[in-house]
Amino acid sequence: MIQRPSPSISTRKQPKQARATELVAAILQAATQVLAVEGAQRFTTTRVAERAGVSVGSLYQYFPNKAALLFRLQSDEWRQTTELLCGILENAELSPIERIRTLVHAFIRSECEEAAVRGALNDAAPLYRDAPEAEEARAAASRTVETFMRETLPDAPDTGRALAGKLIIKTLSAAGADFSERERTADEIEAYSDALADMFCAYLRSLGHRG
Amino acid sequence: MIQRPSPSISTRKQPKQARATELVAAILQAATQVLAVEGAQRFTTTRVAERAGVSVGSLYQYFPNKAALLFRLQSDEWRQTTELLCGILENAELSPIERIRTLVHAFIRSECEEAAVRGALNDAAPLYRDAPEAEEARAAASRTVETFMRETLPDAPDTGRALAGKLIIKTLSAAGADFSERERTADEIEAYSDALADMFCAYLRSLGHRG
DNA sequence: CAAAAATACGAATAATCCTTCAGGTTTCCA
DNA sequence: TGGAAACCTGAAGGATTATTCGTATTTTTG
Repeated sequence: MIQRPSPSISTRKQPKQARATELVAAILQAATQVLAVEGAQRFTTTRVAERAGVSVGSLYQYFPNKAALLFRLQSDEWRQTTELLCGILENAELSPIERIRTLVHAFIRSECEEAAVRGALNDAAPLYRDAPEAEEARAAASRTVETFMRETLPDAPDTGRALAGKLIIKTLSAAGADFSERERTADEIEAYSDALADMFCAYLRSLGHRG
Repeated sequence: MIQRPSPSISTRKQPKQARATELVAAILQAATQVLAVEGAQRFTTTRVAERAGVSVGSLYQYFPNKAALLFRLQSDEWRQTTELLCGILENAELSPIERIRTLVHAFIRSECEEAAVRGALNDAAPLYRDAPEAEEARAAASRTVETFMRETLPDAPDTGRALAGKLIIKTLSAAGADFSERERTADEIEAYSDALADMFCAYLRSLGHRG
């Protein structure tokens, strides 16, 4: 991949009045809708502003550019998903294997519930992916999984464990992306989640035997 | 995802003179270069024509639109990859497990060799993904894997086997896409391929035990 | 309340890009 | 060799978009 200059994405200004806070909220909501309804291709600052009932100028007062707005959406979704997954991974009442199953199902289901937005956000990824702020978010997710992996595979060597963790994250998020590309039936979702969980469990077990 | 009208992508005209055949070849080569060097965002019919040393009009004589050109590139890569993988899956000298290992390594390595093009092609996927012609290509890949799966897991139930096959394909291609997003060291590639193969093998074994 | 600060507005700007088409050039074939 | 078919050209049309900035409005503050 080419290294094009990564867009600066830090928020231009923080709202200081209540009115501005609401405006930002309206923009974010509108942005989500435009993404879901019109797709990444037709995601336009003008369209977002129009849908939010504000002027483009206002949008640019709080987001330095289009990429920043997209990144913000992605960022919020990440935060939300991370919370969901952390809750499951840290649930001591379930065995590690049960936690994995629960996690896979929860994740895939959540991706599918907002398939349209997620799909469009993935399509738009090239616009914000290279932002320096994105790297940080990825690292956070990594740490949670590593903690879980240490607990699940206490005897495995560190490097192998880390690799397995990355593999599982990547596979899972890829499956999520794939699932948000088109609509699926509930049965499809269940069956696929089960298979995915089966695969992860078999893999983890095989690592446990060796470690 | 929204259903936007899918672009018509069938080739506008077949070259009938040698000169035209060369022109198409030049365009395809130039397109690959533009994709690799400039990225999906700056992939432009004008730029491709310029790089090919042809006029835009000529490009439009053989490709009805930009999407068709992109789809052609993707299509060619699919064909090429499918051939590679079929050769491995049908190699009777290796055990199924060995074939899976070989396949994973070969696939990931091939994806990484042209990471720039593949990455850009993935970024541009929204432009050609919904074309009716794309569906057909996906189906072909599916069949090969199903044949292999039947051989590997003769006793497993049909539905479970089919699902497992899809899961493996999807996981593999997602890993490939992920790997073409940025440059990797040879060690990274090897380690990741090994882990991926480990996971697939553990999964297949677990299916075998039950079936 | 009046000045200052914060917000909001939206027409205009400056690019960029896909695609077409009228007219010229080359190749083929009878 | 002459006409027809295939091919090539590239300027121009038509559309879309990200972003700015001068101006107007609202809120805060002293």
